Amino acid sequence: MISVEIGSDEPHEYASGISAGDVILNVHGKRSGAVAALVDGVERDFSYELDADCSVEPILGESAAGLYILRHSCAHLLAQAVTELFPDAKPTIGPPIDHGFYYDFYMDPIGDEELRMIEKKMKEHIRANHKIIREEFDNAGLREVIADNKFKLEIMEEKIGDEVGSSAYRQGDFIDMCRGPHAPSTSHLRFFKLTSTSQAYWRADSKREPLTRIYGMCYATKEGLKARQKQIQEAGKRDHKKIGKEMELYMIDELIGKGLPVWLPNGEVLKSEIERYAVETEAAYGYDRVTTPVLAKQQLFECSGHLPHYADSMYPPMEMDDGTYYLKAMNCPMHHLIFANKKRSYRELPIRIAEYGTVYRNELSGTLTGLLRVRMLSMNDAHIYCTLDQVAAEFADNIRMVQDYYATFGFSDYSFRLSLWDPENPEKYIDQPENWESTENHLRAILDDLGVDYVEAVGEAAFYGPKVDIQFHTLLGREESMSTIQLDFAAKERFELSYMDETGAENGEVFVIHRAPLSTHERFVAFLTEHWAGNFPTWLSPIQVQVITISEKHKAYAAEVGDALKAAGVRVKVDDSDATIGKKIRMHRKMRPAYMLILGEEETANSTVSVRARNGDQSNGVPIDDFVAGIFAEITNRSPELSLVPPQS
RNA sequence: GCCACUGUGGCUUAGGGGUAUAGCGUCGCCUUGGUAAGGCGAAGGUCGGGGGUUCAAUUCCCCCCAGUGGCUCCA
Repeated sequence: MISVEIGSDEPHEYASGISAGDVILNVHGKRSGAVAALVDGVERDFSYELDADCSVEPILGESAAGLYILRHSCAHLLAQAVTELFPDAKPTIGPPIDHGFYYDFYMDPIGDEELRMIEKKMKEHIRANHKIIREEFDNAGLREVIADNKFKLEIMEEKIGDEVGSSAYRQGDFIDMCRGPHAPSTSHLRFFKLTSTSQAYWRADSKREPLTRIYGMCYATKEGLKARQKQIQEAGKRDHKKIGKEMELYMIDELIGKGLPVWLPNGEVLKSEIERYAVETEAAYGYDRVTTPVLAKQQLFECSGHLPHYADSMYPPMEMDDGTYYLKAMNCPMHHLIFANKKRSYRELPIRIAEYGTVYRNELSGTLTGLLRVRMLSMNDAHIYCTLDQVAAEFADNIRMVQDYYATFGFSDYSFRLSLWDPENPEKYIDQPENWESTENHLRAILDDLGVDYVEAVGEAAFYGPKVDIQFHTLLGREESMSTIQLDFAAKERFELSYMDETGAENGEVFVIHRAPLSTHERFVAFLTEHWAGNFPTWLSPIQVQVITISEKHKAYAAEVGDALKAAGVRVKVDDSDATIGKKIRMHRKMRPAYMLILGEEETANSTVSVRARNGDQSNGVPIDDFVAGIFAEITNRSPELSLVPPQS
């Protein structure tokens, strides 16, 4: 007999050899929703045999661990269906991911029709309710099981001698090498849907075999699956591409080229308001503004190191009568030259050079999307030249700046990432291992001192140094870098940067910080649009006030109100057409003005306005002077909320 | 760049081998209207581009271009 602790109850006595699943069924009953067991803190299948005293907990399908297992099992189910329908297909890897799973197959690409066929086949296997059975193999035995799949063999060879490589799971006629654990049977996988296919490469290496990746989502309950589908649908409504078109923020014309957005008047308002805010902030932090050309000679980018390390991301060269030119993909080399333009004293440091420059990057055409990934980037860029001792204070200022910016824009869901080089891939970076190590440690210490939560990411550094990135999630859950603060230990040598130090000696220890706290205008506006669903704070709204007349009789008063607002610097439009008021409201909602002012008999007679806030809340009989003063304050304070109309309910 | 899907007036869209729907918007007339659809009428499309098959192509095939979702990459 063994003693099994389960939950807070008294330990239960069982015959040795009982399965973990039987214990859970015994205690929690059939409908517990458990998909696996936690035995002494280790995830196990239901079939796992208990042969000593231990503790057992159920892993519920709806828990994070349970969903992970269900999604993993669902990936196996997918592979079962695919190999049955396409006998030549070779499964490679199939992990669970957020909301679902994918599986990569070595097979011909498939389309929607095949996807539906596979889904149907999976449902058949769910109805058949195959047991998912764990089998143990030694390495030779396992090699036999996967003999006709070189991908699986490759994975296994890496794990020889490793115990985790020696199990496989069988369901019906299908068997797949896997560590597990898995759900006990296929009927647990009812709430799934195949969503899309894509091409991936074996080992994420484009020189190796192309694979067909099939994505699916999977949940423990119907409600979970439905909620996710609804979430995707809701996300679609906030999509900056959709809202950007509706609000006429930007356009992309194929005659100009993809990835090259044109800022329309309404988008330009957003862009210039953001820029004005940044100019104010940076002035307070001691930045000097400059403007540099959009192209420069090849030699400059060779000097900076961009050409060997960054050539793929730059537009191809232009041959001129006096040499070869490149469009700039970054501003830093030119800023370095500004620093080096005259002798610098330690008294001047830190020197902070800022520019709203436009840089051009040759992103792969297939990656371009809306404003999120473009080839023309309007950068809120700056470079700080300082001593090593000053680096910490400059980083701290920039992190604070980012936090202040985000608070004003209403962002709260972001995270810090310390991006490190990858010693296994040194050719991507400047080859100075000892500098990498010391600067990375320096940044780590700075972040720790600031008490900022962060994750570390190997292989995400710039080629010239480690960086702190601030990460966001897009509507569909993809992580993107927003802001970046980078430490550069290489520029000083490449550009012979130096200053006169306190001793009167020429000192070459100049550290450069590259920073873009507001990302690029393109990406920032995309996030801003999705975050607010186009309902921007008043100070950002392209149209802050829409004036609407009730009839032609109020035209003159409407013009007067419009003029008063314009005089206060408010972006206002007047609609005195002869459409009905309901129709005008409906039409103008599309442009999402912060406020609509309705003007009729009453207002004209009393010099008041009826204020309709964007959310429909209403305040009537407001004296025009009060409204102008109120909105002026709301705009100049960059208030994140519309505050001029008290909530109705 | 690679894979899949998509591409019909300014926008949203129906249709599908015999040159094409509807709504919104636009314009005109009527209406002078108090908070998400007042009425009538009109204009507007070589169905993304090019080639092919066919008596006939917007529809089928091929090649481009662009968009969407992924891969890769990245602000």
